[in-house]
Amino acid sequence: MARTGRPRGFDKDQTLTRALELFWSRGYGSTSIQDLVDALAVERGSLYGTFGDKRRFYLDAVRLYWEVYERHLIAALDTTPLLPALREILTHPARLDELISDVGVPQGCLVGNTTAELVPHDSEATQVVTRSYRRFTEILTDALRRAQTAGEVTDAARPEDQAQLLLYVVQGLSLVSRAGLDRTAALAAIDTAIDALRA
Amino acid sequence: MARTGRPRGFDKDQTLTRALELFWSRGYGSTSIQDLVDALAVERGSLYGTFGDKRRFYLDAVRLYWEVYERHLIAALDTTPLLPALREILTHPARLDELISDVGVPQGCLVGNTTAELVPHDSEATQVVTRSYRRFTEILTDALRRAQTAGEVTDAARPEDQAQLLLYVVQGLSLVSRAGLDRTAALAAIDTAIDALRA
DNA sequence: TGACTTCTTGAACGCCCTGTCAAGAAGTTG
DNA sequence: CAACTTCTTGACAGGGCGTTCAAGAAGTCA
Repeated sequence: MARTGRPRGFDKDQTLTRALELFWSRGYGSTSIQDLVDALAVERGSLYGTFGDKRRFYLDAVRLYWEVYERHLIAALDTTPLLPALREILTHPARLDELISDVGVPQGCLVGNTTAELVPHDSEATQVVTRSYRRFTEILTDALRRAQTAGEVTDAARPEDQAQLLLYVVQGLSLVSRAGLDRTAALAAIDTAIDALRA
Repeated sequence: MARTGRPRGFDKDQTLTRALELFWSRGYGSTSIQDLVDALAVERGSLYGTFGDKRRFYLDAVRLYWEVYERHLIAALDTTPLLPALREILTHPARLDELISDVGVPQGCLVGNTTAELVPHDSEATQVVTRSYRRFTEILTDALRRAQTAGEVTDAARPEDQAQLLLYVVQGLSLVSRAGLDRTAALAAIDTAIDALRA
C-alpha cells in the first residue's frame, strides 16, 4: 500500500539531526519552536505533523544521539589494549582533543544535559536517560572484564564498579567543562583515572 | 544612620534560604515567580524590591548554597585520616543537612544544576560556578597534599590532578543520581575511587 | 501630631511560548 | 482528466511568564 498525497518537502532524518544539534547547543527549554522553524527551514505545522509536540521531538533527538554514541562507544572499545581507547572515550565528550571553541558548538553530553533539565520531573526522559546510563556501564563493564582477564586492568575492583565510576567521571567532566575547559588540568585528571586502572 | 520607614514583614535570610530550596528542587527555569510567591508567602512586589529580578535572586541563592557547602567541606576535611572524611563528602555530594527541604527533596548539586541550565549562556552564572569549582579543587588539593605527605594517600599522581578528578566524580554522581540512585552501585564506585587514592 | 520613608499588595502590561487550524499547494491514483 | 490524500503555510488562540506600578499600610523622626 504505497503512500499517496503530497510528499514531504524535507528529509525527516536530516531534519531530526539538525534539530538534535540545536537542542544540544541550547538545551530543551531555551530552544523554542520558532528557533527550530528558523534553523530547519521547516514551518511549525510541518514540524508538529512530522514529529509531534516539542517534547516528543526532543526525546527523539536524544534517542538518536544515544544510538550514535553507543555505536561509537562499542566500536572504539573493541580493541586491545583497552586503556588508550578508554582515554579517548573519556576525552571525547568535552572534545578535549579537537578544541572547538566556535559559538553554537554543542556543550557537554546531551544525555547529561537532559538529566539536568528534565529528570526526574519527566518520566519518559528519565527512562531514556536511565537506559543510556545502564547501556554505558554494561558496555564498559564488558570491556573492563576482558581487560582484567588479559591482565591490562587491575582487578583490585570489580569491573562493574570501575565502569560506574567512569560513568561519573565522564558526566562530571562533561558538565564541569561547560563552565570553561582547562585542557591541561582536564587531561591530567583523566590520565590519573586511567593510571589508576592499570594493573 | 538608622533606616526609617516601614520595616520588612519577613526575614530576608530565611526567605532566601527557602527560595534556595525551591530553586534547588525545581531548577531555575521551572521555578516561576508565582511559585516563589506561593511558597514564601511574600508578594511579588516585595520579592522584587528585596532581591531584584529573578536571575539575581537565583544567583544569590546559589552563592548562599556554595558558602554553606564550602564551610561544610573545609570542616569535614580538617581531620586525620583524610580518606574516611573524603568518602563522606563524595557520598553526600549535594546534601546540606541544615538546608534539606521537607517539601521536595533537592536534587543534585545546585552548582552543577546551574552549570547545566545557565552556563555558558549567562556570564555571571558562569563566574559563580567557575569560582565554586576552583575553590573545591583548591580545598581538596590542600587536603590531599597533606595526606600524601602523611603517607595516607598515594603520590602516584599530583594532588591537583586527584582533586580535579574528584570534582568530576562528585558532579557526575550528583547528576547521574537524578535519574535514580542505585545506592549499592554508587557506594561501590565511590569506594573504588577512595581505594585508588590509598597509598 | 504631621511629615517622611519604606514596605506591601495585587492588578495590569507586554512579551513570548506551545500548539491548532483552515485554506491552499502538490503530489498520486484510476 | 478528476478525485483523493498528504503536506505546507502562516495566522491565531490561549496561557504563562517576568516585571512594573500606583495606592495604601506601617513604621520612624522631629
